[in-house]
Amino acid sequence: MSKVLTIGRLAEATGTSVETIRFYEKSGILPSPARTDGNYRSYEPAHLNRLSFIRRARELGFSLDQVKELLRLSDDRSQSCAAVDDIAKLHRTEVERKISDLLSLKTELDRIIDTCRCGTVADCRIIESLSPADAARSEGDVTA
Amino acid sequence: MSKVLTIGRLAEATGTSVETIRFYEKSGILPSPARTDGNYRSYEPAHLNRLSFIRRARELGFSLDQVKELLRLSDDRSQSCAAVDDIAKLHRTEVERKISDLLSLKTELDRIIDTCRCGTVADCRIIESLSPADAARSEGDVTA
DNA sequence: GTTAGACCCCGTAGTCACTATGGGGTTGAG
DNA sequence: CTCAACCCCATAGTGACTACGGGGTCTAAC
Repeated sequence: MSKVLTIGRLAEATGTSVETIRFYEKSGILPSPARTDGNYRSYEPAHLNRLSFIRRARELGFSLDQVKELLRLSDDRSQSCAAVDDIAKLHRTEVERKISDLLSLKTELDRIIDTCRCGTVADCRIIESLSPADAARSEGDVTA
Repeated sequence: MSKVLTIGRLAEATGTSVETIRFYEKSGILPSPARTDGNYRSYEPAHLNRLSFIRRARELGFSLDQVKELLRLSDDRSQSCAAVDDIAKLHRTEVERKISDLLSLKTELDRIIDTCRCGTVADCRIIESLSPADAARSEGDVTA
């Protein structure tokens, strides 16, 4: 019968903070548990499973809305999992786009960092790379 | 004499929204411009340069605090640009970490998506990958 | 002269997924 | 009985904007 958990134990078991668990409850993604006489939350194993699912999906970068939808779909186990597949693939596409954005970003950072001789700011290639190409110095430089 | 810009023209010239420009002003990163009789903001070329700098740095993923610091450093053009270099390199390190995180993420997403035969949710490998390994189904599954 | 539309003003609230703060109540060990 | 460790709740803060609502101004046509 000692299967019920306090919020602190649930937090520890799932690597979640207590505040985050309360936040999930308020967000409607984790159901409100029963309360003890002292008004403490009292969690069942089902809560542990659900919270583990949420944390795992969050680790994989799914948004809370996506997690909600995944949970809703997983509740009806007879349904086709095509919708699940759609969410996962959409997320993968987003991840791929982010990777490619960050890779070009890194290329550019490499470029501006490597060309800098690290003299004075006046000659700094990094600052130069950030400054507008046609900045009319006579009109005032980047300093407004 | 027609070098002063309304906020709308400045927005257009820099690919920034009007709201964002006002937000930058309130954040103290873009100086408050003079006002016209009708209380409209009236921007000089120096503002255009500074805003271009900010947008370019933001495109490269620097935080607004980092941009503030870069601007402060770029104001004293006789200083060593070592501090600029530090900010840029720190940022590059963060970008590299993000890329590597996202790459492992993608590997895992590929794995769970590819193994899914897309039958019913009960057999869905994606849902399974998200569910706790030792979930006792008899205790209630992921549904709380 | 006035009216329509485009532009501008300001303050506030909303986004996402938490995190932090503050002020209190409960529980269990010594 | 007291003390620490735990729990409760509500509210505000994070970053970098974006959206909204309710108003004022400017310009050009009628």
